Amino acid sequence: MKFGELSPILFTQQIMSQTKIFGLVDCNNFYASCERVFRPKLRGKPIIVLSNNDGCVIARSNEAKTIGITMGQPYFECEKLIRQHNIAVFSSNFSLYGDFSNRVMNILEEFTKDLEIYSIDEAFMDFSNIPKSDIENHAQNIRKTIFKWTGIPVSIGIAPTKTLAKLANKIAKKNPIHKGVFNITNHPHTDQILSKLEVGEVWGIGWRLSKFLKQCNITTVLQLKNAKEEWIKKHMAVTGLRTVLELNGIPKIEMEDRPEAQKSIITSRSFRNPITTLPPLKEAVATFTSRATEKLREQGCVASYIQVYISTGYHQQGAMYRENFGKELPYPTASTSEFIATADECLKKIFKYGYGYKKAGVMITGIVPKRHQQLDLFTPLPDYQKQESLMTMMDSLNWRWGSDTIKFGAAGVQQKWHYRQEKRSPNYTTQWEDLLTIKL
DNA sequence: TCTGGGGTCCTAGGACCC
DNA sequence: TCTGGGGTCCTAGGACCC
Repeated sequence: MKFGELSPILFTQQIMSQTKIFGLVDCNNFYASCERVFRPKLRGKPIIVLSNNDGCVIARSNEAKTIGITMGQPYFECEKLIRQHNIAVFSSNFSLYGDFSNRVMNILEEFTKDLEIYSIDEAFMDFSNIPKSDIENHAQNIRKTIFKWTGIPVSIGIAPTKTLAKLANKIAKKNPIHKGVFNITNHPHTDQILSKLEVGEVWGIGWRLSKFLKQCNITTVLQLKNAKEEWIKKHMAVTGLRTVLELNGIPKIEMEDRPEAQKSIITSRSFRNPITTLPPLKEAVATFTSRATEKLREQGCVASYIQVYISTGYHQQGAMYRENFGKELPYPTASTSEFIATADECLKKIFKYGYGYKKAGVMITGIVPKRHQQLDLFTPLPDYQKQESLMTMMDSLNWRWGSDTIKFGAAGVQQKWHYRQEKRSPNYTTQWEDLLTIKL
């Protein structure tokens, strides 16, 4: 036996001990399900949730999907269907969804510490230490617990790689026969299953790659799985290769710890009506900057770069204009006023008269934990301390009495550009005044 | 004066995700 | 009339250096 080679038995043992099993827990129609928890009358009824501005559909209950409402469909386009089928419509209420998300994730943490929260409604779990014969029961137990304690239905996909676990989850959701759990590990008909799924269903294959692959006669997941490594490397680069290996059961994407800090913070909005002058746009940018710096402080971080962008609408008549401009701050900070001043300079660089702006936003980068903050030798320290205590006070007042209790004058008072949310549900779980009253 | 290749770092933009 | 918002990662290409 050559050095570095393993005997068949040793090799098998090594594989056995290394075999990973991932579980992907995904909430079903999450936003719609949250809205339904406090409205038992809506059980079995079609529900949709709208984006900010009540612009388009971002979540649908199964019933709404059956009726034919599509993801991302503009609201005005489906108003007729909504009336015909008496669909319940909600503006998005992210504090409600965020709170439900926390509750679900906390329950999952009771089952394992090896948890990766992937998005507001999804988490990967490491099932490697669960005896193989028990895995499906274990998953069913998780499902039942979450539903009992929160009222949110979830589906669980189980597989030796994350990419396959995502697919297994889709299968679990699609067919009620699986009762919300599908295990693709050592499944006797894996290839047959993969041959029935479209290539675009795969995690990491978006519309662009999907279109390209179809042109190359790769239309099913199975065909992608069996594609030649050289070809994939050439046309889909390293990320594509990783995906294909994962489809073959070789784990290339590991569980990740929660990142210490985000790398960027974005706050942006579309406007209900186009903005044509500078003052309201300045207000909007100042408001976005306030929110972004608030998030920055929540994470205990400071940052040194801000970028502002403005854009006309995609769907409107007339000339298009999109531009962004960024600027480095003299030193990393989390001070709202300093960021607002810098954002204002950036906005002035790119603003042009003669356009109707439909969207604006700010992005903060160069984020580091506050303890790593390097102060400039020439920055007067007292100023800095004053800023910091002002920010702390502002955050605590806004937290105690509701956001925007105190804000910067630059953010404006009337905020005519502010977005529409006509059908928002109460904050049942995060605002005292919205608590549900029970009549006996 | 012109000519050269190779390396790193940074940024903008594309593609993807939910 | 009315078409979301918030992220990450990768790559190509330019600037710069030796």
